[in-house]
Amino acid sequence: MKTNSRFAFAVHILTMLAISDSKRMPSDFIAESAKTNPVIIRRVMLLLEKAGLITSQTGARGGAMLICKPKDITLLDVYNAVENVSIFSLHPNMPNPKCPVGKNIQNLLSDVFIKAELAMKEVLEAATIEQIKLAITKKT
Amino acid sequence: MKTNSRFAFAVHILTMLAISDSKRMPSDFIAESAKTNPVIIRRVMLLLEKAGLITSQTGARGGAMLICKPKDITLLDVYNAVENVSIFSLHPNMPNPKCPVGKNIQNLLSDVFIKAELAMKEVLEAATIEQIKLAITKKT
DNA sequence: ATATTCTGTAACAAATATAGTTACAATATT
DNA sequence: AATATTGTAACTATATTTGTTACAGAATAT
Repeated sequence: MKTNSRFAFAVHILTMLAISDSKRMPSDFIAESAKTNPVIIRRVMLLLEKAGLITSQTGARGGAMLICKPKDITLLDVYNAVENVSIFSLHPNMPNPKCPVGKNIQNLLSDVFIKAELAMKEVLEAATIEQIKLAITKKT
Repeated sequence: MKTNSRFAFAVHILTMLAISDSKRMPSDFIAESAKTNPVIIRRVMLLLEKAGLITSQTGARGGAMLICKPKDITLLDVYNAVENVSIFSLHPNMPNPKCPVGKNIQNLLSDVFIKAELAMKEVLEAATIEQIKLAITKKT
């Protein structure tokens, strides 16, 4: 499985915006903290904007800002904003329906996949951007 | 995220071997059921062999066979056999330690990642190859 | 013995995903 | 008018996945 860093980037962005509060923050600044290219940050910001989590503005003193309160943003919201495929995959080609296993395996697998992914998402749902923000600001 | 089908293939293979019981089954036969190339099946079989789940034999009347009983093989065993990376990724580059967020975010993310992945694995651990085998054989 | 049936493995191709880079038009503020 | 910033396109490099062909070596069958 080749995973990506979008979720980590997204949480990073939202945490910085939560700390910045009502002051807009540009992608360059976040990119320096996340040690990546500003365009990468902007691409993730677009997904967060689509999901209704942030708003961006072009021009001087522009940048991104949270729309909702940090305590109302769960990590599941963030995950759903940046990831839209299941963590499990079925067969690339439909198995042979003439074989009893081939005929039934995908339904049986899907049952387990859905339950397992749900369990994972429940953990993400229990964590919020506020919690992460507080864990950081309380340290300093 | 680019997922793979190895886990689905692995469960498919083990289920067929569970049904075949003590009779060895060649990769060609399984490949026909899974609608893929025999080499793909053999590659997954190698992983299952390394994990101590099956044994293979070359030559005529060769093929693969289960080592343990289907009820002793959990889907977590299978998952661990074919997948060895986390479903989540941290930043590609270490974030800036001069930024409070950059300094702490990876530890905080890791905590959540570990818990979420564990929850998913607990679901996999509750399912066995025997259950899947029975769900199929009882149908026919 | 010889032929047959398998695995194990290498080498390669094609498709897709990811992260990163440069560049620039459009937009908003100073 | 100058400056800062997003949105977006085009491109590169790298890695992963699946699939393919090919073949040596091993085990069985005849």
